[in-house]
Amino acid sequence: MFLAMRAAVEETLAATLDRLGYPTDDLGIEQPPDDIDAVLASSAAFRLAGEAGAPPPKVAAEIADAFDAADCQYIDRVDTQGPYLNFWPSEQYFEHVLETGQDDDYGALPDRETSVVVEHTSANPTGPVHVGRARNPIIGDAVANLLDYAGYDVERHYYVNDAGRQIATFTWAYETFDESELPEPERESPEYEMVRYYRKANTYLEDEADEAEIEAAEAEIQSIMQGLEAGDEAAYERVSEVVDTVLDGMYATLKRLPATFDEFVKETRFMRDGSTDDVIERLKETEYAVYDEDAWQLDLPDIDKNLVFVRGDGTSLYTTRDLAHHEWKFDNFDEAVTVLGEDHELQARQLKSALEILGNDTDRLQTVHYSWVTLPEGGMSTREGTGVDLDDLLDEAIARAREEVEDRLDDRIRDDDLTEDDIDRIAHQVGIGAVRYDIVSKQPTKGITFEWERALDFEAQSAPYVQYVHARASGILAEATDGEGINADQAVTELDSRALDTPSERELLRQIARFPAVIETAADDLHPHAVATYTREFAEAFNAFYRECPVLDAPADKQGARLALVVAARQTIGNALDVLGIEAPDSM
RNA sequence: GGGCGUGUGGCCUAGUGGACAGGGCGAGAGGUUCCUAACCUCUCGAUCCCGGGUUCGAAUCCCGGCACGCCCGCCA
Repeated sequence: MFLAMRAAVEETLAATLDRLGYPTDDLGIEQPPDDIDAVLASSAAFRLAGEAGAPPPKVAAEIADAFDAADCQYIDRVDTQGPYLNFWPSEQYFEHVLETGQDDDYGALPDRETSVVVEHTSANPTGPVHVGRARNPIIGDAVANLLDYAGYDVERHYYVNDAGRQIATFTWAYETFDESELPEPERESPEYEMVRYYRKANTYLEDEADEAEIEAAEAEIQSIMQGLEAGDEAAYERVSEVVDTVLDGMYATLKRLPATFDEFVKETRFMRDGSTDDVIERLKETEYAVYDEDAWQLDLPDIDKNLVFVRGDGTSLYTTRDLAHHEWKFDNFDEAVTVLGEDHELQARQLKSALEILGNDTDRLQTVHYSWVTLPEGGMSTREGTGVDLDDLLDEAIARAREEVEDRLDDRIRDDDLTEDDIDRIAHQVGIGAVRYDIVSKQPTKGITFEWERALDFEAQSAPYVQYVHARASGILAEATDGEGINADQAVTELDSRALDTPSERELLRQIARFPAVIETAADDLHPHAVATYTREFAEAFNAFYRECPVLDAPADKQGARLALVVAARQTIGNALDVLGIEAPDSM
């Protein structure tokens, strides 16, 4: 609705400017400030003042006079305030918002017939998922949801590093050390049990082993890597046992968020199918290839650092395999999005540059970078075992949410008798929602210092604040359905938006109307946090309506329309939360 | 040293060329016989890191600093 209205305004405004003899390249369409109830504004008069030889307000008035609102769908009239043009919506606009806002898929944009693969998380399968990298699955999942809503055909991939040095080392350690040499696992889950071998390998090689022992270990690690490079089945199986076990455990944690994947794509796949070798051969033939100190490197334009693509020992590197991986993505998808930590920034640029050299159109590849979550005392590391495990954070979040629910039980006004299952459900929805919202609502590029109190604040700008809107709307509708005399179907069929004439009702309609446009720009920018900002603004509008407009006790001539408004509002906030990957509780 | 990113009231954060910089936390004062008070209303609080520049107009763009984070491995 908003999108159609905006398109109509753009078209009509352009035609108007053209008729007046002004250039139409800058329409200056923008959102009016909060205290102006217009749906759209334009600041074009500023730029046209010079050309017109008249002050901006005068130009604005001239344009407003010439603008024929009758030509413009959903627009009732245009007026000016100083140099600004304000466009006012027609009743038909609100009527359509009230109608379409009730659709299950409200906010979802038309199919673009474009496939996109969203790769995120892709954490090395070395141990438990910790909070330092928790931004990746949360942002990645939201980006995937967002693109899905925006009309793309989305697949979610986790790229599994099962071929690197770290994994060879891990495999060697798993086969070498006895469990009796290891500390108790922090949890009874495969990745917590397995990471002990990995940590042991690192302390052993760094501090405990003598030179001969290091050499022996090194030889074994080398043989695993060489085996993988040669496509040797036995080497692959040795590594797979470790990788698959750890990955299963990590996935179980990620599912709690929930972050799910359509496919786990293993690096070794691109060694076994020969595509990595193919990339290497093609790179060697380019003008950028240099052979230096036994290694093949790429002297990339615009990047100072050479990209080594074949080691002195003949094995490939992570980025080499990632090149084959990305060509595979280009073969199978129209577009690719990767969510990466800021530490991969240089590597991502090298990858893109090398892909370009290989003849790929890298405009099809976009990356979203995020900064690490750090502790007040510093970074988190799987290898060193420092940091907060995501499982612990989620457990704590759920426990605190449960306390909140139980504390509130006594002074609940509504006698809906929450069962033990309800309390459990709410604790999960709110606890996990709070963690996700805290992360997804911020610009990914900003650094986050993890603090328990801040991450688990259930008040104000948080998931529960937004979820509460959904619960309130659901409560009204539940009451309406089994209450006396109100037919739930009435909500859907009663579309007299004219009855919704108070400022708070109008504002809520305007907020509902914005949602598809929010999806569109957030998807274009790959900015899921823009949707989080929207949910907050939406919640404010809903709460104002809730305070001022009774629904169940509304005058007879308004009740149907208000119920329809509540249905639309509930649908909108539910879908917005869905984009963010946050559950929308029916009660809390 | 070089590259990338970030810098907004005491703290956290939105806003990346246009209408008085929007929220939250915090502090203070109110609000529930009425659909859930995880809510709402009011008050307090900002040299938008600093200095130049572009523009009718800059938190936003450009240049130069400063501070913090990340990267600069034949690791990933």
